[in-house]
Amino acid sequence: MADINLDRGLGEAEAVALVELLFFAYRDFVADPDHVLEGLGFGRAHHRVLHFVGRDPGMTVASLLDILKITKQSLARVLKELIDKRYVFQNEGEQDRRQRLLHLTPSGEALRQKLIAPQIARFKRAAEEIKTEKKHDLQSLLFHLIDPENQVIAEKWIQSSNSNE
Amino acid sequence: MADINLDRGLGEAEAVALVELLFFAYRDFVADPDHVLEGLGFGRAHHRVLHFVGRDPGMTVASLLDILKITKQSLARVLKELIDKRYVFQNEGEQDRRQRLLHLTPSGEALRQKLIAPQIARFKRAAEEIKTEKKHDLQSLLFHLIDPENQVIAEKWIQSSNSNE
DNA sequence: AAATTTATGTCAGCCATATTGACATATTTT
DNA sequence: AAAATATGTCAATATGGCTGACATAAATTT
Repeated sequence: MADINLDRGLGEAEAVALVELLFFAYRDFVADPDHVLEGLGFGRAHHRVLHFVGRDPGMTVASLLDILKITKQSLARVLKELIDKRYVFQNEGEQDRRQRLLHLTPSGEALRQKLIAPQIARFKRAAEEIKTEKKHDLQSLLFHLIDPENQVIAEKWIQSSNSNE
Repeated sequence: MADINLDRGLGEAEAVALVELLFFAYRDFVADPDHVLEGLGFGRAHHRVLHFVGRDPGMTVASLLDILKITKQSLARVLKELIDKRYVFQNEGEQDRRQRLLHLTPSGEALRQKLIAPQIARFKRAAEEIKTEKKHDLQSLLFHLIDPENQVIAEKWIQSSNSNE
């Protein structure tokens, strides 16, 4: 398990740095699956549906809406496309036949794995990096979640954040 | 400084949990400034411009595009609105008079601070939480970045992630 | 049995944020 | 003088959200 030592609390400058690092890290983090989705004519919304349905097969449309926190109408188009292209299928609820329980087809599950794989790899890579560097702070972890080619840019911002503010 | 212990590396299930936690955490993390921006008729794009210009006053349009990784045309509208509403102003570069160097007005800087404040507070709060809970792992930190009312939902997913996969 | 609520789907239209391609202007560099 | 650079702008398009309104089927309540 990844242990964090925050006994000294978080300083203002450090918090600012974390805010910025999270921006850079998250952007690259979602870029991985985005590239895969592009070729399929899908977007992030499709990814999220695939992910959560895959992690809880048989979930209802309502609970999916609850987790995604989007409206029914926003989900409708995305879900329709995933069903049309046979990544997701629905079946009637046994107890409640109004429900359309959501499941992934085998190709849906395969796509889900393909999408999350680079994100898992990114976390593992970052963990390895800070391990070898022996810089076991939260900033370093977020920093190594960033694409190497973007780390240079990010570094400049973070440095000034730690000193200036 | 926030230290992390990852000597045992990251397991598959743990990495999956982190991926999901990051999704939930980031969503709530950006929701804070979003609420402030709403009332001003601004969006996230405006926030990012305010933030980076505020952190590097006098930056060029080109370097802003570089950091945001959006196109000139995408930036154009956002920047125009911020300039029209007097949150940002430009001045001619001294060495290179083609450049329109970017700066925040006092109200721009005030807005920037107002937008980042809840994000800083969120990190500090999360740090305090894991400190008092004495659960110094990365998962816990991300978990506490999530809005308390959403932590319940997130918890279910993460638990099954740690056991099932 | 009838009325209401719930789970889902769908239509039409709107908005914010991004995209690409083309082109204009001023300024600097070659 | 020509080319490259920094910026701005126009038009058209795509995506992913949104709201409001309405429809259907099934479950629940009265």
